[in-house]
Amino acid sequence: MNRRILVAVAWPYASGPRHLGHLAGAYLPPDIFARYHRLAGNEVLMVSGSDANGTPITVKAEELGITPEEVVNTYHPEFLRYWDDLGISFDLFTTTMTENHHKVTQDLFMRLLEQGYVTRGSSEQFYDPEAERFLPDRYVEGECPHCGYPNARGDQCDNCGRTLDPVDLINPRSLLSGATPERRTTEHYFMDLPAFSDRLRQWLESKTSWRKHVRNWALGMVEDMPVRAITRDIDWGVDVPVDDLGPGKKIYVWFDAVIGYLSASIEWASKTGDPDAWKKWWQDPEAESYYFVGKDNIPFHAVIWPAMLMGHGGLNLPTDVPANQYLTFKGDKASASRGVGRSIAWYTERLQPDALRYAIASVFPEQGDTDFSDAEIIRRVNEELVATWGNLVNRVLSMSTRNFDGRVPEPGELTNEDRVILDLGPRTLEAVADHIEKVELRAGLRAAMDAAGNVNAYLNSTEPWNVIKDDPERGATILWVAIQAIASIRVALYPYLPHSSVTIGEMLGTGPDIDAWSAPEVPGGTMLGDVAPVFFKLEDDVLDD
RNA sequence: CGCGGGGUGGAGCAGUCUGGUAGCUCGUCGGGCUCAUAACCCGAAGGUCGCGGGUUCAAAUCCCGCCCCCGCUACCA
Repeated sequence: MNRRILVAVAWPYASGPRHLGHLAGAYLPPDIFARYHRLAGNEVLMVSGSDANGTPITVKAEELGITPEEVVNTYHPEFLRYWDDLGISFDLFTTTMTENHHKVTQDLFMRLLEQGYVTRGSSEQFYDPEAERFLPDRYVEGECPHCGYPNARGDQCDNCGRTLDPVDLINPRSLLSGATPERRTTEHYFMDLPAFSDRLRQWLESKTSWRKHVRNWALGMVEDMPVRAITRDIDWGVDVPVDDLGPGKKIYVWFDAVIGYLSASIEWASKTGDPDAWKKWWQDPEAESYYFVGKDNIPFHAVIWPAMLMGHGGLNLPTDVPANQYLTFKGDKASASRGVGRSIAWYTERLQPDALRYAIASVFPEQGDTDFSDAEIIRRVNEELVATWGNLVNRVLSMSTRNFDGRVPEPGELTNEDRVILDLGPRTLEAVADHIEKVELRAGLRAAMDAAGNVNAYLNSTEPWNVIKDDPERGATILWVAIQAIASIRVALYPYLPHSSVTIGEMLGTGPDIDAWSAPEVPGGTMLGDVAPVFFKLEDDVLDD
């Protein structure tokens, strides 16, 4: 009955602040999923870390005139602050700079090499004769062959948006030295992805419950897979564990980043004092694994990483890759690479953590891109979270405190209407669980909020504030029923709103923690805590600069 | 060019696989209530479901063509 669930979270590049788009795409969903499963009694391991390698990091380092390591050491702590502020409950959030990660990556590389899935080959690339090194595409600039824009990068022209091959640039020059680069042959290692085509196709076809865009996209990709280079001419990254390539070569980021899930699990295990503990999530075929990523990461998690795992053997393939699409802001992708949107920290400084969690979770882009705005955040918080849920808690507990001596009233005889609301708790928990199991997180939140609406309707219909005046016992029963419902809805909302769950637990007198995914009972006579509004209503201008 | 996703009342979304009175949250308008954070509840108006054609007794849903948006294809997560 007790399941083991690996919650694998996309590794953010430590090249700059992260934004609400990242939060909605990859970081908040796994936390909700993990919190639910822990309460449901399952053993969850949730890992991720800062991706320290890759071109974005080295580019940033050169821009700032510092080392890549210093770049990572700037942003990694910032990421940790996001998780802390928002309550993203990682078991471990590490980095790819650890000795452990380098070793695990090299081991996997060697294993694939021995199996013949990694092979040596050569390709032609630009070489800077002054800097004496090969140049990544984006280190070459020149005139765009399509539109004539003079500062087109090797991979893409920023003016006309066309994709380029650096060798097509007119008058190319090296960004490092300004020298004219020359074409030279360079040796690299390649991953034989086509060798896995059939197995991948078969495996993907069996995944009928995956999101449509994830499965179809991956299946399409499997049809025509290249042999991909997995090493690069750079000097920052994981060393190639065989030295016959010569100096200046590293394993490239797309290969080592996905290995992070495994290396982080191993690091976590060794920190707990049971170095083999990771195997329960990776080697037991009964264990499940969910990879939470943005849609641009689908190829790596639904195709390339599974191929690497197949090549290695003995490790579990992903159970699901519930990739989200993009949260857009007035049509702009909320992405660091385009420089739009604000950092997560900017928002956490201005909003209660659960308010932000609520607003984001209610618009998770699970099916298609979803447009979002500051006005929408304020609206969601004020009109839904505060008005429906916060107010329900407040109105019921205020009435109880005032009329029943600060205690949960004792119930009398129950009407049918009462029983419907009492039954609402278990039914809501079941409905929310059902949605979360299928990673329909937005629908799960909706189901919980609908229950809160039902309790509000129940109160309007039963009017305890009037009934109390001439039939206190009946009034007590109504409030007791409402309190039971609130206690259950609090559990149902816990994965989404863990911070306010603590506050509400204290108000209910049942304590800050929740033990299980089940409807609790709050006995009559329980001492209520101090009652105060749980969520603040937001002013129209809180998110203005 | 190719591949994947999307185009549903004012806003944001579900429904499309398994055709059969178009649903949710919010907004708007009207009403009720007054315990509660001007919060809560009820009702109404508002949509030729991107466009054109086809199949069918019946299409948002299936088929064909086209248009628009996003992503990937590319060392930008």
